[in-house]
Amino acid sequence: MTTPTMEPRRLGRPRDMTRDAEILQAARDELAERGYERMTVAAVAARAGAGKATVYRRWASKAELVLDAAMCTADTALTIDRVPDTGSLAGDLAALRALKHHDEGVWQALAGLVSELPHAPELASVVHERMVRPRVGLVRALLERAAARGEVRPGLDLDLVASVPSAMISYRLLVSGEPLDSDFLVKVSDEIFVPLATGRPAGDRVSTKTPVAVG
Amino acid sequence: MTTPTMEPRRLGRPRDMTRDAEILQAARDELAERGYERMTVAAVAARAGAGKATVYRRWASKAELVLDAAMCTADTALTIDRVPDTGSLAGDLAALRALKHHDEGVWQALAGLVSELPHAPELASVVHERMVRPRVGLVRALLERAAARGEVRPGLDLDLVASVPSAMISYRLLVSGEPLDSDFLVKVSDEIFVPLATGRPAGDRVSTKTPVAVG
DNA sequence: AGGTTCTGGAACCCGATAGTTCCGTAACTT
DNA sequence: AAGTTACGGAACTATCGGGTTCCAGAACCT
Repeated sequence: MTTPTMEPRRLGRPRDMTRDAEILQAARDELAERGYERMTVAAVAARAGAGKATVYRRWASKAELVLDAAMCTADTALTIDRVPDTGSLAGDLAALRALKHHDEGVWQALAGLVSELPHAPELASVVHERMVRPRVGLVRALLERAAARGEVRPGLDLDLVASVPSAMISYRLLVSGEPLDSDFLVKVSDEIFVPLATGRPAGDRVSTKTPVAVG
Repeated sequence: MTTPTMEPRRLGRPRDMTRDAEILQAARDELAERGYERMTVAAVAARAGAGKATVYRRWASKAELVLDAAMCTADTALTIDRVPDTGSLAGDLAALRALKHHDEGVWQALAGLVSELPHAPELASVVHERMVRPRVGLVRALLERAAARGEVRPGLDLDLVASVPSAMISYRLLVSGEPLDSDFLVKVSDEIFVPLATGRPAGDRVSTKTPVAVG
C-alpha cells in the first residue's frame, strides 16, 4: 500500500518484510476455509507462525488486513498473452484451464468474502478490480480473439457472455456447493460457453480456417 | 415442523400461532438485509414486535430459527402449471418473469445464507430443497416443454442448462452486486438462455408451429 | 376466583474475538 | 556497549451477541 522504500533508515531491528506475504497468504487461506466472519486474526497469525502483535503492527484492523489480502491476490497468469492461440475458442479455453490449476483458491477466498461485500463498499471494489474483473476480462479477450477469427455469432453482448463462466463457477462453489472439478469446467466450456458464443456445438469448427491440433 | 394439532388442549393462555409466520418473515427480511452472521435474534424479535423470550420459546436457537425460515419459504407459484404455455421458450420465460416479482426477496435471503452453507450441512440441504431446486427445476420443466415442441437443440444437458439462469442471478446478486432489474432478467433470458437452449437467437421462431401472440 | 401459560420488555450471564499491552529475546545503528 | 525497534507469545480489556431468567399483564382453563 504505502511506499516505504525511501524512509531515512529507521533505528532498531528492521521489519522482516517477508512476513507480510506469509501473513497475507495465511489470511487468504483462512478466508477460503472459514469465511470473513469466522476467520479470526489469532488464527491468521498462528497459521503464519506470527504473533497477533506482529499482525496489528502492520495492519490497523482485521478489515484492512483482509482488504490487503484481496488486493495482493496474484494474478500474474491472467493476461491474454499467456493463453496460446489454439485457433479455436474451445481450444483457447482448454488452454486457459490448463493454465489455472491454482485458481480455485482465489475463487474460494472470494466465496469467503461474498457475505461481506454488501456491507463493505471498499472491499467490494477491491474484490471486483483484483479478483473478478481480471477473470471476466480475460474471457472477454478470448471472445474478442474468437470474433476476429469470425468464430463468434454476430450481435453478441460480449460483457454479458464473458460473465457466464464466472457465474457458473461461483454458483457451483457458493450455492450448489459442489467441487470445481475438471469435468464441470469442461462442460461449462464445451456445452455452455462455446455453443453460446459461436452458435454451434463445441466439436464443430468454423469453416474459414484450417483446424489446429490441440494438446 | 412438529404437528401440534392433536395436543390434549393445554392449560393457560394459548400460543398466538400467527406470531410464528411474522417472526419467520422478520427473520427472512433480516437475513436478506444483513446476512446470517450479522443478523441478531434481538433484531428479528424487534422487527416482528416480539420479545426475545417469545422467539426462544418457539425455536431452540438462532440456527433453528433460520433453518425454519428457509424451510417455510413460500414457493406457491413455482410449478409448471402456473406458467402458461405461450408456444415458445422465450414466451414461457417472459410469462415466468411476470409471475415472480416477489422472487427477489428469496434470492436475497439466499444471498445472506451463502456464507453459512459450507459450515451447516443441514441448512445447506434445506436451502437446496426449498429455495434452489424449485427454481432450477421449474426452468428445467420449461426446457422439457420446449423440447416436446422440438424447439430445443438435441444433445443438451438439461440439468446444466437449467442452472444457468440461477447462476446468472446469484452471480449478479452475490458477486457483481448489481440490482436484479428487469433489463438484466430479459437479457439473461433472450441473449443467454434461449439461444443456448435452442441454438438460435430469441426472436426466431421454430418453424413447426404457428407463432402464438404473447402479452 | 385461582391456577396456568402466554406476551413483550428488560436485566442478566457467558463465551468468543477484536484489539492492546507487556514480556524476554533478537537484530539493527551509533 | 547502549539504545531502539521488531519478533513470537501470552495476558489482558472491552464489546457484542446468543441464550436465560424474571417481570407484570393478558388470555385461557376449571
